[in-house]
Amino acid sequence: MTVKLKDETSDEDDIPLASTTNGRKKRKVDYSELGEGTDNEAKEEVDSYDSDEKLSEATRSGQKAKKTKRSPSAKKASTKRVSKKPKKIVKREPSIEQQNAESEEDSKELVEDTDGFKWWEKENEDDSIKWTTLKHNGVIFPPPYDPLPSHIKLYYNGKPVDLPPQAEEVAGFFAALLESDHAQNPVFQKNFFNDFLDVLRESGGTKNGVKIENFELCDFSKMFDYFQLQKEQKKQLSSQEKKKLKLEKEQFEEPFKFCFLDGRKEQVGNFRIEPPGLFRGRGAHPKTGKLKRRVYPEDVVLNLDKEAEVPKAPEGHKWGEIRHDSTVQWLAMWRENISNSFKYVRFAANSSLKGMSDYKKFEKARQLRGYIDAIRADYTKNLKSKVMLERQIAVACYFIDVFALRAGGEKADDEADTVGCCSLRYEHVTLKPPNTVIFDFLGKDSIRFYQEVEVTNQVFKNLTIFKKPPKKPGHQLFDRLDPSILNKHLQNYMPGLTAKVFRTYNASKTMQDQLDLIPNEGTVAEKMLKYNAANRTVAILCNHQRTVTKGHAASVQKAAERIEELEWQKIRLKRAILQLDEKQAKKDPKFFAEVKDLVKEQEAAIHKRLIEKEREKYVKKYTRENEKRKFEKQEELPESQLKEWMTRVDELEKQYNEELETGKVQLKSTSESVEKLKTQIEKLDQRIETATIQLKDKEDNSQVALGTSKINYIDPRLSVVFCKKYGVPIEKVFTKSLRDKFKWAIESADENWRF
DNA sequence: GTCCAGACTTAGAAGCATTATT
DNA sequence: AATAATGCTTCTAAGTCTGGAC
Repeated sequence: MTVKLKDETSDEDDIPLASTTNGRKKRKVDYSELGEGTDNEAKEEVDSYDSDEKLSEATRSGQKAKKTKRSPSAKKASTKRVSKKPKKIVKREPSIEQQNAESEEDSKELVEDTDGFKWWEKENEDDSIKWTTLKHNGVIFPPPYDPLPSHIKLYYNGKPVDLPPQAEEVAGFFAALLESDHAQNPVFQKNFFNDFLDVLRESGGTKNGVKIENFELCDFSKMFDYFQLQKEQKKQLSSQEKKKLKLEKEQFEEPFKFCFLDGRKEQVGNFRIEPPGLFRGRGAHPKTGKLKRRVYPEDVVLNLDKEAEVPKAPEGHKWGEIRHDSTVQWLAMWRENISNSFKYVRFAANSSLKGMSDYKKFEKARQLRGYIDAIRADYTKNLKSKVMLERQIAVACYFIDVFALRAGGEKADDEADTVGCCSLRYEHVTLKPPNTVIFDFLGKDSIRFYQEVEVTNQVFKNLTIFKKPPKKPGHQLFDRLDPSILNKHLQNYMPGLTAKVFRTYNASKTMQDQLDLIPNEGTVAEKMLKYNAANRTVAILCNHQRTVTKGHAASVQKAAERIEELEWQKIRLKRAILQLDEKQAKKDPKFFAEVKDLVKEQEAAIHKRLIEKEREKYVKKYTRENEKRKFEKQEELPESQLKEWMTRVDELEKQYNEELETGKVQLKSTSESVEKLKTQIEKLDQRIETATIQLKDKEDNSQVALGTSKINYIDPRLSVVFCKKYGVPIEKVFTKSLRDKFKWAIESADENWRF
């Protein structure tokens, strides 16, 4: 209590600002890169800011000493673990199986046998060695460039350009994207054009002397049209031809789709080398539009076991390197030219290795249950720490835990400017007293994170301090922090704990809580609706968004109109009841209340819409029928037919107009009893309800992507339990590929399993 | 400690297949 | 049967995190 009081009063003035060499260095870099103000000014501010940090220095060195002590023992432990490896049960078991299997050698039986391999029923702690044998057939390369027919060309300033094939290919990459947003993006255009000119120069320039200098004068439309035509032609093929092509493709790909891991047949994920193209960076990526160059076998490293037969490189080529590294789970790798990083060919999501790490991920998150209370208590306490670094860690932990922020590593200038927790800047967090915080920043994939939230008073106070002048836009909010500092801190609580585990933990925990709220009643469809709502809560927590599909607004409107029409129908039927028996109104005034709610103008609008739809329907029917007849060389429908149909609609219109004027409903004679009308109304009510729910669902889902959390964050066993307990077929929650990926969960979780 | 290569998970877009609608 | 809408898969970009070199 006393501590609290003391702390609260002295808060802003005497928190010693812990400084680390890291922090200082980083901040200098940050400040000097600021656009606003002169660099000198900024540096001075830092220095003055840092200068009153005396107390903290001591604290830090104490911490430092502790940490350096820890590390050797950690190293020892890890070496020990490696030497223990051969003892591990899991690694040995499969090799026995494998020997048996290999003696039989008849591979078909082997495949079926190993398909049933249940790794999740075995013990396995050590996973630094991923396999003992690994055999595969290499990778598929994209087909070589096939030049365009000679009459399809790029036009420059109205003139056809004769491009060497290498340059034509690059121009074609752009042409193919002509109607996408990328082609409108100036950065994309510029990067593409530079690389295109490079390739053009390297390949000897245009062959007919046209000098290409200005992007604006390039006309890619003929190339674009040609690609469209090709697509069209592909579509036009008969279904037989399509089937044949598909079969041929599958047969060709078959050997690459699978590999043998410890003698078991496993699926490969991305066995195709990425084709060349234009780099499609997300958001404001400085490199978007650059040419992603073609990958050749010489660029590719294959990874297999020492005895494995090395797959043949494509004709006239050699592999870049053959490696035998059993500590990794990739089959092939190459270096990509956009950011000079690696690309890997890996196992498919349904493979045992991927499954195992997935399982471990969720188990680690479950383990966090045992620590979370202590961690929360601790960061709540540390919000008042005397040491700046500790306060920052506390607030960061709070953000990560409560708002599910990502760790937020530093990014280079040649990447899109996106942030996570540690990389948040001054301008990303707006403070609104007394305790509202507005987050507004671009996160992973340049997806906007916008949230107006209330935080505890102490968090608010701290944020005010973190934003105190001389800090200004462009400066780091957590200037002492980066993910590695944060993660090291977290590892003090629980081995292996890192920032991302909180996302998994909170996602799965949220799902469990939401599922617990669902009553076990109603139809499967109703239960699924609730399951999806639970899923949606998680997706919102993780800020998983998708771009609204282009037809969305229209389809929502259509659905809404549909509902409106059903409502109108209902009211009409109610009127009809009253026409038959006026006394009904007194018997059940509530039931008939809505009859008066329908305004005339509204009704007229509905009439108009229905009539229009009806007309359109007949016109379409007429034209379609005639097209068909033309094609079959039959006599076309006379125009009088259309006229006749239109007269029918005219009559309907007249009827509606009369109804509107007189207020008297004209119904078919078949439904002329109160009872019959009432059942019809009931049915309509049903339809209206389902349509309304569906519409709401559609709207709620329009910007939220449910898939990402289902695939990566929600422990699949939760869904399995839901299905088992509620009698929902698993197919309803998991697609085929997810059922394969989560086979371990489906087979291991029983009704009572809890996250 | 700091830096960064390397390896792995997570992410939305795009493409393709299937189902619903007319 | 054609078309539109939706669902599912594939693709590859963009993160996180580890560990080794200095």
